Amino acid sequence: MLSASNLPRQTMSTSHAAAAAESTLSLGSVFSDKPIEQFAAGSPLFWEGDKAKHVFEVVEGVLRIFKILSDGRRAITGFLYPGDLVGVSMRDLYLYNAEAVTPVKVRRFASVAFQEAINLSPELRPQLFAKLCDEMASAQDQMVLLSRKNAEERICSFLLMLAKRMSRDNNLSMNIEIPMTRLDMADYLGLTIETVSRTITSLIGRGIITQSGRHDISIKKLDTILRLAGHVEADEPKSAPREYSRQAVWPT
Amino acid sequence: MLSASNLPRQTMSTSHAAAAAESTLSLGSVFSDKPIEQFAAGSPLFWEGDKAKHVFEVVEGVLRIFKILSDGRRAITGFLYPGDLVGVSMRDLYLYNAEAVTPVKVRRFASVAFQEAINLSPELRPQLFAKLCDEMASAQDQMVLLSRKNAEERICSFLLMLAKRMSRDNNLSMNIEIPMTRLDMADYLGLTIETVSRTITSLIGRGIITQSGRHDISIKKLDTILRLAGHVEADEPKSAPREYSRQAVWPT
DNA sequence: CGTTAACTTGAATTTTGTCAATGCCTGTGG
DNA sequence: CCACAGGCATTGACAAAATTCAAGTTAACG
Repeated sequence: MLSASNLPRQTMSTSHAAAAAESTLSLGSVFSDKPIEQFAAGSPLFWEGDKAKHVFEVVEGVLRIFKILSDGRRAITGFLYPGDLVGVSMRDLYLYNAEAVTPVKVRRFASVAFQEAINLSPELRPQLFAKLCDEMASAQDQMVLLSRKNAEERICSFLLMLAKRMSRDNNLSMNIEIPMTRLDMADYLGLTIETVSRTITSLIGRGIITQSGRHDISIKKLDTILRLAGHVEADEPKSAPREYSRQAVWPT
Repeated sequence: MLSASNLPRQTMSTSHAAAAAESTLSLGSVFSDKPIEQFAAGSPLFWEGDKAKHVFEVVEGVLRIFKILSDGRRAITGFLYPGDLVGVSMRDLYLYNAEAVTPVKVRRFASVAFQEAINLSPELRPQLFAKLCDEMASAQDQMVLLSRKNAEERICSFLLMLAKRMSRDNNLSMNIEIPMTRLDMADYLGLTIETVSRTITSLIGRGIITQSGRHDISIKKLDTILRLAGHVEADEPKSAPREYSRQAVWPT
């Protein structure tokens, strides 16, 4: 599993001492002595069902991980950026496909050796654990998106996600580079390319975003995007919430 | 995060020695000296945004974890069964709500102490790690369901999931007890109660399942359910799969 | 045994998907 | 460096699936 990613991506520390060093050991440094491998855009790193022999660290570019239903429908479950790990799990086989979206550079590490390195380092362990938890958190957000948001809300949420990844620190970038195609976006957002296209056109028409080339979008009305993304509530709902049951009783 | 669950649920070992014991130490045994607490159906264990002070182990009953959008829409991201853990994460606050679906018995453990216990035990660590990975795997399956399956496929997949949980070992039970309401199912499957109801009615009408009370369903045509659940492909697709691009080139 | 929440069913509406045609980038090769 | 082809994206008209709104019906619980 693991294809951890998301918010707090630590900067890749350049390899100082050998693996034994215990000081500023970061997850990325486990890979630092491995050679860089390149994958062309569109090429697979591995397929679902392959023996899970390796863990990869993304150094440059973007990956997609996805599953295919028996009739060919594809669901992309995540996009991976530099600093993310691919293929971490305790299973014998990979549970999903991994492909390069753009030209990609990765480092490769044998799964068993990786497990050992993690297990032996009381410094690395919590880092990996935290990554897993972050990944789980964003998987849940994605489930919320897929189960309850409409097309426009999905697109806005997606743009915000990309905007977050664009900039270091925590403030969003207003200029978004979209490395993937409309088909990738559709298969990630549970829509069709046509709906993705129409929705983006509509956002442009209302002056909420502008476009300069298919893969470059600028946010013009951030507040509107934020609202349309339908962020999960902090405290009190705007409209009266649905009622769920009145049986709620305190624990004994 | 963590609300690990799913397939390989280990049997709860009765507490033998104190926490230091290194023999058949299972994750559950960490909690075994804590008192049992009860929650009535519908009552909350905690809310999103609460200080994440505790980790819970489900001993009996079923929980739902969910998020609420600002306008009141609810998305249930998981149901938790005995043996599952709730509230494991590295965050300061809970990221979701947890409520009892049925009357529930749990044990409670302070988050910090739990982290320590895990960190100190080279036996527990991989167990927790494996749970997290399993949870991630089923989160991905749920994303596939929500992004690409139609109502009927979602219901059949859901029934199969329940059937798996019903029986020990790995063979499905043909008699399914559905502890949650149609509304819970709808909010978990990204549908409305009406669609859930109609779909179940349709399955009954075709003799694929039968019903004896709203919360008890029997599978009559397992093969049909399996097919309708649209299980992810093993090898070759039935119909010609969509083409994705022809650029695919092997890595350098 | 009655009340009321939970569920089912039907009809109308909305959203998104499908099919089809056209337009526009982008990257390749001249 | 430019032209051109093919892939990718947009747009439109129509269809299908699911949602919404509105009654009814059933069954769970006190």
